[in-house]
Amino acid sequence: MPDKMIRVKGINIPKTELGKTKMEKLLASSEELFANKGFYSTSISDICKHAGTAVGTFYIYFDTKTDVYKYLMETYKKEIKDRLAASIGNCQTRYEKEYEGIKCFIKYAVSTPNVYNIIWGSLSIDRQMFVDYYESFAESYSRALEHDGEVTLSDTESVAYMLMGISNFLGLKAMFTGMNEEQIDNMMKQTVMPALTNGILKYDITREE
Amino acid sequence: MPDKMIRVKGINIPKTELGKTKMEKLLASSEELFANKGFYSTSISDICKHAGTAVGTFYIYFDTKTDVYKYLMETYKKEIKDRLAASIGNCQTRYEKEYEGIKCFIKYAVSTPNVYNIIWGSLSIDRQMFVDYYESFAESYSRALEHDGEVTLSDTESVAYMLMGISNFLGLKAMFTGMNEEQIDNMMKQTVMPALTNGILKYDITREE
DNA sequence: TAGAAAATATGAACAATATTCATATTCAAA
DNA sequence: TTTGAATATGAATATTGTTCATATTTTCTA
Repeated sequence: MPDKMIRVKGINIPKTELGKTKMEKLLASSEELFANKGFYSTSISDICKHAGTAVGTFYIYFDTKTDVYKYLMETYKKEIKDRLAASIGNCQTRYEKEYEGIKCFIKYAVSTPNVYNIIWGSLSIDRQMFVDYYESFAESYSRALEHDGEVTLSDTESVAYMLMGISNFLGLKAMFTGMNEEQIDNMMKQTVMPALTNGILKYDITREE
Repeated sequence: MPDKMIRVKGINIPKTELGKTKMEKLLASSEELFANKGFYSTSISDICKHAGTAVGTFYIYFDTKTDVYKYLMETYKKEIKDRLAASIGNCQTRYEKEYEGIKCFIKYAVSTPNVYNIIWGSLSIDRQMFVDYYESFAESYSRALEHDGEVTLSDTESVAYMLMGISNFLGLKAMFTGMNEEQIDNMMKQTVMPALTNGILKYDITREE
């Protein structure tokens, strides 16, 4: 099994050096062009021209255009998982893990704005892929929250979705405004972590206790 | 100006009854087919066949296929705004507004799962449209938070993004699992509102005060 | 109400693009 | 070195977004 190659339906993993080289060039070109022009404005012949191959070569390694997409999504998924695991590797408490984990995600979003295109765009391309992605993410997140304790609420699955929402939308904000590392860190310390420990709103003044 | 017609670049609003009927059929067909087959698997001829018009008719009202998409997105945007405004119309406090507003959004997401396809899918179709959508939403949200007070944190823009993230991802969860109104309400009362007023995590035990 | 002008309808024709395939070349193992 | 498997190639095909010349319907005016 070649290194770095992810096995996905619709993908043919090459068996020779020549094949590996060509496939890697096609993947790199796809990623670059998708990021610049978007998935649907990028044609197969664009990708092949950029990669220096014939159109037929593309179809040796990918059954359809959508399959390159799936492959890239699988790559991002793996990269996010790895980065998150690395970022919280030395943390003891859930508090620290959230601090490092959310920060890590936001930084990743800023440096790889294409993640949103790929992952959220998958809704229109292969709905099941999108659902699987977030359900599996939520499940591990929820399990981790339960395991670590420190969470004040019993419905950890809903909490997992809330935390994913917070990460994803702060990533969006950071991407829109081009926040740098220092700004992200300030936001984490001054706003995000206080919100996670103390909440956002004062109690409803009018409600009975 | 015909009622219910939204003015968007790339759209030709019809001037006769016949025209209005045809355009409405084209819009309804587009919405239904996009929801079932996705934007890119739906061809113009599919839409026209379903609507009972010729292909040329489509191009009288819409300059391009993307323009129908923009029109639908504008429709959802308006509908979300209207529903939110209606749902928080009688609320006095920010606490109540968040309770009603988030619940309203989740219910809308469950009953209209196509919103995510359309709004998040716009990232791959017209990035600026996506950015404008969330930036303008965040701006009004942030202004409202500031105006109402009751928010414990000074960076209301980040708070707005966090709240949008919470709504959107809980909507996702509700959509995935097909939650009913009662389940949504329980989640709001037992998990979401406590999280907003008290937070999610216990303080970091290890950090210095 | 007649008739002209504007609005709308139509589908064949065109252009762009995803995908296929028969043929040629290169690679790797014996 | 030989041979079969793997890979490369680009012309050909099928699908689909878009255009356009022509026909029909609606609206306005005299």
